[in-house]
Amino acid sequence: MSAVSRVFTPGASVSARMRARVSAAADKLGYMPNVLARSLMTQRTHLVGIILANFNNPIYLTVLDHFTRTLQQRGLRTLLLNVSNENDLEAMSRLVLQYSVDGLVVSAGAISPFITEQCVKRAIPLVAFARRPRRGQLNVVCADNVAGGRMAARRLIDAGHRTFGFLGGPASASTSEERGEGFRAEIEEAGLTLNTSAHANDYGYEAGVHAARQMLSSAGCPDAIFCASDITAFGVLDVARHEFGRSVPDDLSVVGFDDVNLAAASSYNLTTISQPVEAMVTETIDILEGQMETWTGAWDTRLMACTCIERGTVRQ
Amino acid sequence: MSAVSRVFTPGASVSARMRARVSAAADKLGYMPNVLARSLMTQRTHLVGIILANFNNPIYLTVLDHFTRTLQQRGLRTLLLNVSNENDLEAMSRLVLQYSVDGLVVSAGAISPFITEQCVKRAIPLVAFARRPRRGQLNVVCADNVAGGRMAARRLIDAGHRTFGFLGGPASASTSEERGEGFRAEIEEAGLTLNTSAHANDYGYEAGVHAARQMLSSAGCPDAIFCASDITAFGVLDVARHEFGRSVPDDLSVVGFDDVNLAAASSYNLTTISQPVEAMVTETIDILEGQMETWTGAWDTRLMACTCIERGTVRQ
DNA sequence: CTGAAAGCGCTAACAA
DNA sequence: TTGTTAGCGCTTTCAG
Repeated sequence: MSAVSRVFTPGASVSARMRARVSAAADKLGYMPNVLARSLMTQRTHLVGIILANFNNPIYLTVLDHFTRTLQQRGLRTLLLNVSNENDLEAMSRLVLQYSVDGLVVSAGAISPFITEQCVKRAIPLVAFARRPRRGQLNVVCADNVAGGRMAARRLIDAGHRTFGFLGGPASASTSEERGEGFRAEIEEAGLTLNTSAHANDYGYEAGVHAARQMLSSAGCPDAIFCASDITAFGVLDVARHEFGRSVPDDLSVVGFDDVNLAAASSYNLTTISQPVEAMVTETIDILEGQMETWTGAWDTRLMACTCIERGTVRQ
Repeated sequence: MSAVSRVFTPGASVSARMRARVSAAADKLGYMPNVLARSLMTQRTHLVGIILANFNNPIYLTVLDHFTRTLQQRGLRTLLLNVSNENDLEAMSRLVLQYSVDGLVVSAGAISPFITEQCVKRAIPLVAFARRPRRGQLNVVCADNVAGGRMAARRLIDAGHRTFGFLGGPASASTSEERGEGFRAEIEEAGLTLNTSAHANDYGYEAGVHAARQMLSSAGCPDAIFCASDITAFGVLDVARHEFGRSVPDDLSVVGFDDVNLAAASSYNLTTISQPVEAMVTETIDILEGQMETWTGAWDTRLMACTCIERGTVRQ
């Protein structure tokens, strides 16, 4: 019945009488149009796939909050995929493509050529979120991690530190790598050297604990540590204070990354580099929406500026 | 072309030759079946809607982790909806119903009759997760919060405490209410009394900070506090130690709820009541799957046991 | 403004 | 085992 369709299509021409009759019937029967059937004709599902790998870093709950909220405001729905345990990013993308999503955001390890090719072929806008794939036909929205690493270094250098340690996340993560890179660059340009550098298996608390034990009991033990994640930094702080009796920031300065909610808690009161999460999400969705309309044939890369949140774990 | 359909349908009868031919063509063309079109015929979308309200409590990232992972393992997909800011649970359910999900889990405030009715009418299995609606035609999977509250009280009574405070989450949350109820019941049955009781606006850190300031500076200041959330408990611990110079657990005992990751961090080392999140998720999905197959006409309610995680914030 | 008819990509029932 | 036909619930022409 096309009359029904018109009533449920904003901006279609229906008489008031017809609209009333149909609405009444729909209400009575509890009728609701089936958007999936509709999508067959319109070629728009209003579904956006989000492929996520980090279900252990609380910052990603904030990320999801912003994503779902913003997508909803724009009439889009979130299809959430988890690739944290397995290595099957490709299998997941297969799944999501079968649902013919209108857009796809990937925040997970290696984004394979398979995904990018499929997306190009099907004209599905794809953005890598908080990751920076080496090369590829896709959009990128990412914090400027190199600059963030530099900010951390600058802050510590200005505080008068001369021995530095970097504690990264998983070696595979481009984010961690870039933060470390920027950190080292700024230090070396100041004529100083990065003394220790370590990688944790993940961005978690325990990883920080382990690494801190190593670092603090080693010979060239640094008096300034930059962690690629707040949670890891918490582990470092706890070990330094409770196991090594170090007083922060007097004996040791620590800088984190992300500005997680609890970073402001007085037990940690962590000085940290904050990513503009909300802006990153908005940017991502803007790109997605723009390319859903008209595909101009180019891919965007947006590096978003971080800010240094001054709190109490750096001296001076 | 039904031959194609058969190739992509597990357990259909196709000759090896045909399968090979079709697969080859599919590979070459990058063809993938459109599951949405398929769902029109099969009446199964393999979509499960999750309506969430708590994007500020990190325990829900764990919840989402388990949900997405387990659903994926069973060939189901997650449609995630956020109702944290607005009061439009009903609007959200409308949306999700239009996508004709195969199942729906709601972990958000008041579950309206509208949702339950619609789900019954459409034979969509519905489960309230970590909420306990007063009445309604739906399944419920929830931690046994009353028992959890009792455990907290028992632990504190055994430690010799005689003045108690309860710090709940938002007054509207059934979970918080039940935890407080169990806490009070156990205390009163021991012939003691619950001295102070307060409600925070949310389950966050700041809420704990505010409430703790009130509670600790009041006349009948308790020496044992039970918080309905770990994050709130962190706020209480920080205020007690850093602002009131109280030593925990010597001057004050604190028990939390959830066993969030950081509860084990040495800065907090929080004694807390843990919900069996993974089991709750599995249970939820089991119910969903069971009722997707055959609907026996009854609704389940599963109250899952909590455990007390002993750490360092209760004396003795 | 409204109805009839065709078709989106797929599966289900039936013949061959 | 395979091809044919109809139809899932909707939108979109195109006449009226």
